[in-house]
Amino acid sequence: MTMNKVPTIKEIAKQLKISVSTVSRALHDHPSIGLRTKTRVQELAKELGYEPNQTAIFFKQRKTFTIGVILPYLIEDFFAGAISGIEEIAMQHKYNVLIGQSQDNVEREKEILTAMKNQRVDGIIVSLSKHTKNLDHFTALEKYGIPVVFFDRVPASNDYNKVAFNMPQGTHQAITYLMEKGHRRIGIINGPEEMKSSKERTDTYMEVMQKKRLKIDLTLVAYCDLTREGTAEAMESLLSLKQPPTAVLAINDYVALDAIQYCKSKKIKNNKDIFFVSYANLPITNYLESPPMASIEQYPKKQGMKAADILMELLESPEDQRPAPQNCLIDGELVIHGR
Amino acid sequence: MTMNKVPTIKEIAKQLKISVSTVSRALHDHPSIGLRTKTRVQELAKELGYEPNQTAIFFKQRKTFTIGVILPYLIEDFFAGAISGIEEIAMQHKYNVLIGQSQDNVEREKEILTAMKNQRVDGIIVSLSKHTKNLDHFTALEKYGIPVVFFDRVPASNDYNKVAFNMPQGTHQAITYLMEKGHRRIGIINGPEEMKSSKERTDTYMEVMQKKRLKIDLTLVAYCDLTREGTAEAMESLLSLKQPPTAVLAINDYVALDAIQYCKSKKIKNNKDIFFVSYANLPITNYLESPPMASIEQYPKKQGMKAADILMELLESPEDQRPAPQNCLIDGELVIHGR
DNA sequence: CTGTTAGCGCATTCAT
DNA sequence: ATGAATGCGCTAACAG
Repeated sequence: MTMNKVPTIKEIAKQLKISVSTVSRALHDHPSIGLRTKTRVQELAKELGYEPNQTAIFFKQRKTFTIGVILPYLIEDFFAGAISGIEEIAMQHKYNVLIGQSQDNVEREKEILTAMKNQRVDGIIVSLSKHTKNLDHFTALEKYGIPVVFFDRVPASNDYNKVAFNMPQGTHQAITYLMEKGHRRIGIINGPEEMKSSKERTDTYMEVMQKKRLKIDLTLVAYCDLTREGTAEAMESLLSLKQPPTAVLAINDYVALDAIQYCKSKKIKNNKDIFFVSYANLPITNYLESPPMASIEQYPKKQGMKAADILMELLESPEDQRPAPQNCLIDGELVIHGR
Repeated sequence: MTMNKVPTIKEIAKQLKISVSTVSRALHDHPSIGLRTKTRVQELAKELGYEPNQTAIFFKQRKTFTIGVILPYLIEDFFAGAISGIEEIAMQHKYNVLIGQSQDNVEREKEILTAMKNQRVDGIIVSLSKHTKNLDHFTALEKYGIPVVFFDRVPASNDYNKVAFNMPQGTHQAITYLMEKGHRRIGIINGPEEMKSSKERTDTYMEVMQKKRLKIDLTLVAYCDLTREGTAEAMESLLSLKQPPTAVLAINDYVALDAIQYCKSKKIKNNKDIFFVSYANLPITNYLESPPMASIEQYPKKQGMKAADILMELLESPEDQRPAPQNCLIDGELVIHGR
């Protein structure tokens, strides 16, 4: 470690026998500084390899040009896509990105939030932990003037800025597509019943059925814990109905694949005896012999970018008069998997 | 925005009519503070919802408890796994994580690095951009006493801290396995020729062949740009040899899958006419009708955790006497895909 | 055009 | 056991 002393404006001022404020202004191209001194300062700065100490600037300016992102798991495809989009937008606006994984643990979520607040991040983007009910720790941020944008796992209230997948639209597309293919008994495999998306999916399903004047059979709606075994159980319950479904809408591609494997073990052929549509549109489906017949792309990166856009807008408007909460839905797109 | 004034120790001092230093000490449980005042301070602090302003502390202490992570793309499975492991270790040690994607662009890499340096991150973990040759921008960090740990895409020199996949070990396992299965003509599909891993893979391949006293045929070594089309071309070149390979070792699962699809289009059956082994062991292989016969798990999360461990060790030892550079190789594991 | 001064919030050294 | 004073590096209001 060579560890030469890191140069400061004070050092430059001393060497040039001028004041620190002149140096500061010269470095910022302030109009009131003479060309002569300005160049002298800038040259010495370069020579010494001067770089401003941002921690001092953050402290003084009460602005850190940093946003915090809290989400359950960085490793999940959806969140990895989202964070990638967030970072891209943030960097365009010269903002830094601080990350934290809640691991679906409310306590961890709070800890991370506190750390970010104390670090005075300028804003926060969150996808809530699965078990977060109470939002007090987020509303407490108002006192610090730190705006929050929720995405994907968002609170129900419209009083918050939020970006989420348009479940009614996506689900509507999926069901309509299956109807067009002639299916009348359509099963659902949701995630856990507590998940907001489960309810949304079911509600939309019922609406569509109602509009088409088809009778609604709630035994066609199953729930699973997203594990392989849980999915098998859900699928089993659907298959054991007196009138089993001819098609199934599954919460995501992995669940669909597990369900398909379960069917196979029961000698029920995918895309022949039964059909699947799921959400996510993972790239892997292109390599499968027998994929879900279609999958709804949810554009994770786009969701992240949109959340970051909203936050940037908030940060760029004067704090005392920020735009009203935005509630943004990102449309899905049904991608048919070529035979 | 309610935006009440954010409480500081000065505020507490004023209300209690004591000095700021007493408040500071009371908050830190300093032994020299009387029990009476200590509790008075702590109670008022809680009542006001006091939280220390970390930007001030960072500035004063010249320590930010923040590490920077720079990698090409957050969205790639490997890096998503790595960052997840890094965050986990960092959080255990109460460190924050700042991220940046170089997008394999050297200029972006430098920009991010400068921003992180100026923010005085305590240390940095990097996976180099594909085109980074010159490491000057990293060695410049020494002046600031900021240690660096490289991972995955690491420099050749052993003078740096680095963590990488044990290519010789993993490749040795793969080739040996194929040999045991009776293969003698084994093809390789590398990534681009500039990639260090391509050379390593080829070198190991040649070593093993030599040891087994098999003649080395360099026409069996192909390169691809990792796209679907590039992979098809590489596979085509291997298949058009007078003596085509009976097995192929591919740089990763996706390339193997593309190669398998190409073979299929030429009526060459995977796991019958030809066999594949690749690197990564993506979960999807469990859902494939016809997967590579085996894949080498590279433990991305473990690599990230190890890199973070090394960095934490560096940060916890006194700056003037840090341990010598560590060069750590993470062993792979050949996972056989059950028929 | 340039210098002087103050202060951001906190930890800390030196008094008392 | 407590207070006063200092300074981290920088910006900016004010004064010339």
